[in-house]
Formats: sequence, structure tokens, C-alpha cells
Amino acid sequence: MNAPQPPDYLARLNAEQREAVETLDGPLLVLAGAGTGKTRVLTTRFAHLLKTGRAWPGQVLSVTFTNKAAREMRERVAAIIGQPADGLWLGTFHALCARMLRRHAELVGLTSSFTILDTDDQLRLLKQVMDAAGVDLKRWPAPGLMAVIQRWKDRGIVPGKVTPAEDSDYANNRARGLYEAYQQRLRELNTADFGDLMLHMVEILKTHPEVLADWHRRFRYILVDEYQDTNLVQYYWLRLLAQGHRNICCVGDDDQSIYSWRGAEIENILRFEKDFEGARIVRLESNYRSTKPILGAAAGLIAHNTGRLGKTLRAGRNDAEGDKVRVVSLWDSEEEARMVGERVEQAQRAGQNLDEVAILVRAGFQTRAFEERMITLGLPYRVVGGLRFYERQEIRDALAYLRVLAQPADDLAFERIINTPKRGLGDTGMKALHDIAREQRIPLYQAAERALPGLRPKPRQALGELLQGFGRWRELLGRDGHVVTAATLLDESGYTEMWKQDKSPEAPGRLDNLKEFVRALGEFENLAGFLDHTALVMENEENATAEKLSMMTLHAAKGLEFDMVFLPGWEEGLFPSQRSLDEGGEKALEEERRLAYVGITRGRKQVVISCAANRRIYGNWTSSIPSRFIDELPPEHVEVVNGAGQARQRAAELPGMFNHAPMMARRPRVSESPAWDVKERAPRPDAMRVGQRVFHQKFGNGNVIGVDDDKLDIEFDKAGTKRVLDRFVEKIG
DNA sequence: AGGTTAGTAATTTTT
DNA sequence: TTACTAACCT
Repeated sequence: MNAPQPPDYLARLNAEQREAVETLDGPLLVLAGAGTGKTRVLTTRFAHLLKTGRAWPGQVLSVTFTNKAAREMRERVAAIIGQPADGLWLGTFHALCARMLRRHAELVGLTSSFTILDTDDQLRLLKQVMDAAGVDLKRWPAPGLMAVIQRWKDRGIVPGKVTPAEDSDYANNRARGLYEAYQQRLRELNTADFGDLMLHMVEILKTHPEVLADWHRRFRYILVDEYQDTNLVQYYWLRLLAQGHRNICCVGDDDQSIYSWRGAEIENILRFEKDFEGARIVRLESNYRSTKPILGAAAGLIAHNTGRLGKTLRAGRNDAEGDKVRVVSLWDSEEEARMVGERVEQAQRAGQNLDEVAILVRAGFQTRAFEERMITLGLPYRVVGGLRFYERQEIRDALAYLRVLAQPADDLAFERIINTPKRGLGDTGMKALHDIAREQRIPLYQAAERALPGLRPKPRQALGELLQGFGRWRELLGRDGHVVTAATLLDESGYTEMWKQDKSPEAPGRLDNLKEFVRALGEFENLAGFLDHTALVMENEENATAEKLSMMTLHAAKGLEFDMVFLPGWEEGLFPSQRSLDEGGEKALEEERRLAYVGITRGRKQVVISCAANRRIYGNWTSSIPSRFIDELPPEHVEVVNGAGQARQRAAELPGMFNHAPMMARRPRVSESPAWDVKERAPRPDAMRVGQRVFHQKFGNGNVIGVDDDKLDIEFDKAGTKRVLDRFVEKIG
């Protein structure tokens, strides 16, 4: 029966990975430490299910958290099974739920063509609901209630299940009522927000046994990635679906759970054995990514957490010896930025590829200081996780136009574009439309049609043209297709003209984005397909060509790896974040520590942790002490370096040097930072005059059109007009 | 209606 | 420091 030789794809696995792949039946939890080949196990397991004849591709449900993970898995599965991976139930929780919900929408009061709301629309809708209920939006800001509602949805709580105690003291115990009204409005608009996709499906599976049985028949095996990040409603969904065959395999790492503030329940993974009776646990502990000192430092740090499932990373490579993790203490944040820049340059001179270098920070604003430094040094960088393509204003506007085209009753979209570009419709005009819509119970679009004769001349004219336009464009859509229609619509509505008239430096870029938007439309069969895609896959498609170093938050870095990793800002208050600690106490501290663990384990060869004694926060200088996490690093894997580059003996000595650091250093001693005080690359040019031709590292060539002390207004050839400091530009020509 | 100015708040964000 | 919002003026 058993083949004497294991198939090729199994032979490449180590013993623990193989166990995780070959344990096919019954519940299985794979505890996969950082860099232990998690994705490989998941995809190989998928392939193994098919090759052993246990399931057809369509009978395996594979769930991930991100579109990126889903895409990668799809590609790798396709490569292994040697055919395009079409017709798979492989995707994010939300995408899979949306797909399922289209089949059962009527069971929760929607139609199968429901639309999916993004965060922006959610908030606007909630604001309207609150406004209608007479809530004082200044006293009770809508984002606060949005968060409360989302947490309820994360826990699978429908309005009727909110207990009085849980009604929170938000807006005098009106949260529950507002939640109910919000859900009602969503149904009226035939839309679902992200949370609803999960919530509705769980409700359906819970209350309709025949539907559940149907899905049981379909899915024989379930694979789940990043299980430590699941929230309660996702857990309920998985548990319901797994009741059928009990073949559920969850892969995750409790030490990398860093999204509790988004509703993720680390308890889900800790409880796995209890939840799924007879579950087996396989630990992947051989790390193929990092050197021994890096693994040792990470292990020593995470050992300070309690309530772990427990797991020890071993170096899985033969060449795992390497440099110790370096801890560098500096006088201030500017010196810290210089130190990082200097070390990056050093590494680059030694042949290091910049794509393999990353600066990982606790909070997004921290990248700024490093960006400025990199510009000065002329080191190319990219900031990962900025605003994504579909989150840009002009793209969201264009999208709103198309949504109105596809579904005129989409009030939120219509409201977004009705006065963009300006059509002379202000608050009073909008209020009139809303009144009509509410009284006659019709969508805003129809309300606008009816209100037209009664409007003042200017809006009457402009709005009339818009409504007529939609009539034309709808015809065009049937005749010439969605791409041509979109281009025509954006032109005739005056939307592109609006940006052409705009003199701000961003305008040309926005026009480019709009062109890209129309081009992206062409990749879809029809408009509906495109709209669904954009709602669920809000991604930024960066054409990563040139070699650049990366900057991003620690959260964004999860799942990535780099040769060289910088972890700046390890100071009490900043990391661990004071705000987290205030909100979540000891649990939050442990999550911050996991975040630190994630950071360290991103590094393959070199990790440089740093802290500054003085830092400018919101404009004024504040002094701080090194993070407790620095003390928690095991000394044998760490080399402590002070700003001057002299190695110290032990990490424990480090805090001492800050004990008497002067408070509130208004002007830190920039000139007294010997080792890292590298020469300025772009010395202050003398006598910059209007008309001077200059070069800027980031924005390219341009002409000076204004001078204000050391600040220059420059009209760049490509990047528009910007105000920059003179030391960032060089005279040319 | 729309632009300007003053005041205030300020993590992390896979969908 | 910056970025966003709310009141205020034209």
C-alpha cells in the first residue's frame, strides 16, 4: 500500500513539517514559529490532500487573512498541482463570506447583488443615523460608536443580543439602539459592511441547518492560516463549518498575535485543544531564517510573557552563527536617524542589497525622521503601507461615480459625488434632498430628480446636467462597455476638468491615478465584477523596480523578512506604547512584547535596536528612558554600543547613562555626536535665488519660484510645486 | 456657498 | 510639528 519512496514534495520537508502535512484527519493545530516554513506546510498539505485522493480541489476550504497571503497560496498551490488553481475556495475570510453570502442574501434581508461598504462609507452612514437620532456628534464622536459596533460584530453579537450591561455608557446607553438603526439602514441600502459579511453568514449557518448541511457536504477539509489573529465571529464560522467532517487544520503562532485591538482573540489559539476534541498539536520549531543570536534574543524576550502555548525556536541552518543583536543608545532622535543612515551606507558599501534592509517602527509617524535622513543621504527608500490606491480621494470619487452608474439607489456614493466637482449644492441644498428622500421613502437620486424644478438656477442647471449625463452614460454602458463609459463619464461630468484646474502639486498625480483607474477597469469583465473587487481588495499595486530600503510599522512587517533590520525608538512610552498600556494593562504589555518579538524575528543576519534619550514629540523635546524590552534581552546574545560606537559589556549598564539625562533639552547637542555626525551631503547652498535650477533627491529637477529664509518654493518638473528646505537641494545648470 | 483662519488632538488597521 | 475640523467672514 505505502509507496516505498515518499513523493518528491514530501521528501523536501523536515520531520515536524512532514507530520503537519501528513496528519490529515481530525482537528490539527500547527504551531508555527517565525521562519519555520509555515506557508510551505500549508501549501504542501493542500497538495497532499489532492494527491492522496482525499478531496477534489473544490472540497477544500482555505482561509487567510490578507489578499496577499491568499494570492501567494493560490500561486504555490497551482505550481504544486501543476494546473491553474481555478474554482478553489481559497481566499480571505471576508472574500469567502461574501461569496457564500451572495447565495443566501435573502435570508438576512439583502438581495444577492448587495454592495460592500468600505470604512469611509460606514462612518458616513453611521453619522447620518446618529444625526437622525438626535445624538450630539460633538459629545459622542461617530468613530467611537463605530468601534463599539465593530467590536460587537467581531464577537458575533447582533443588536438583539447586546446585553444592557454591554450597551456601554456610550451616548447614555443608546449604543444598542443606534446599532440597530445602523443595521436597518444597511439593509435598506442593500449593503453590508465588512463585519456584516462574517456576522450574516454565521447567523445563517446557525439558524438554517439545511444551509449548513449543504456547506458541510461541500467542504471536507478546512485550512486556516494565521489562526492567532481570528476573532470570535470568525471562530464561530470555522467551528460551524468544521462540524461536518472535523477535518480542520489551523496554523498560527500565539507569540505573533498582535491584533487584539482589532478584535483578534488570542484565546482562540490557546483554547484550540478544548474547542476541538481530540485535536493534535504539531510544533514547527526549526527556524531557517535567522542567526542564532537573533533567535536567542527573540526567545529570551518572549519568555517574559505568560500564558503561552510554549515553543522554542531552534536554528535550522548550518550557517546560523552570526553577529550579536546590537543595541545602540543615542542622545536624541536625530542622532538615531544619523546612526541608522550611516550603518545602511556602510552595509551598502559592503555589497548589501537595499531591498533586504528595513526600518521597523512602532507608529507610522516615526518613519518621517528616517525619511528626511534618507533624502539627505540620497538613499532610496519606500514607505510600505501608506494610503492604498483605492483609498485615494480621486479614486474613491471615480468609484462613487461608477457605483451610482451601476446602482442609482446607492445613496452614499451619490452623496459623495453630487457636489464634486462643485455644483452649487451646499448644506442647505443637501438637507432639502434628504428631507424629500426621507418623506417619500425614495433614494437620494430620485429625490434629486424630483427636487430639480424647485432649486435655485445654478444647482438646477448643474444637477440637471449630471442627471441627464447618467442617463446617457447608462446607455453607453450597454453599448460600448464599461471602460469607454468610465472614461466618458469622468470627462463629461467635469470630474477630470476639476483636477486639471486644480493648481495644487498633487493634481497631476491624481490625473495619472485616474488614468490608471480606467486602465484597471479593463482587466475586469464588467462593472459589477470590478466594484466587488475594489471593495474587498483595496490594494496598492506598486511597481517595485529600483532597489530601495523599506520603512514600515511593526504590524505591517509581520510575515516579511530582511537581511538587516533596524528597530529604532525602543523607549518607554513609545515602545511599549504608553497608550496601549493605559488601555490594556498587563495584557497590552504582553502584546507589545510580541510586537517586539515579531520585529526581531524579521531579521535574517543583522538586527540593530536603538533608543534615544531625547525625542521631539509634537514639536517639543521630551526625554525618555530605554524600553524595558531592552533589559529583557538576554545579555549573551546582545552587544551594547553607545552612540560613540564603543562596545559595552552588558545591557544592564545601559539605563544608567540616562538616569541623569537633562530633562527637556531644547536644543540637543547635535554637534557633539562624534561617531555618527556624518558630513552633510548637501551643504547649505549660498544665496539661492528665484529662477535657480535645482535637483532634489526625491522630487527630481525643478526651478526655484520663491525663497523664504532656508525654505524654498520649487516648481518641480515632475512632482509639482513643493516647499522644501534648501539643504535638500543641489544647484544644477 | 465657499474660502479662510483658529483651535485641537495626536498608535497599531490584514478586510 | 502637522493635519483636520469648526466657526467665521466675504
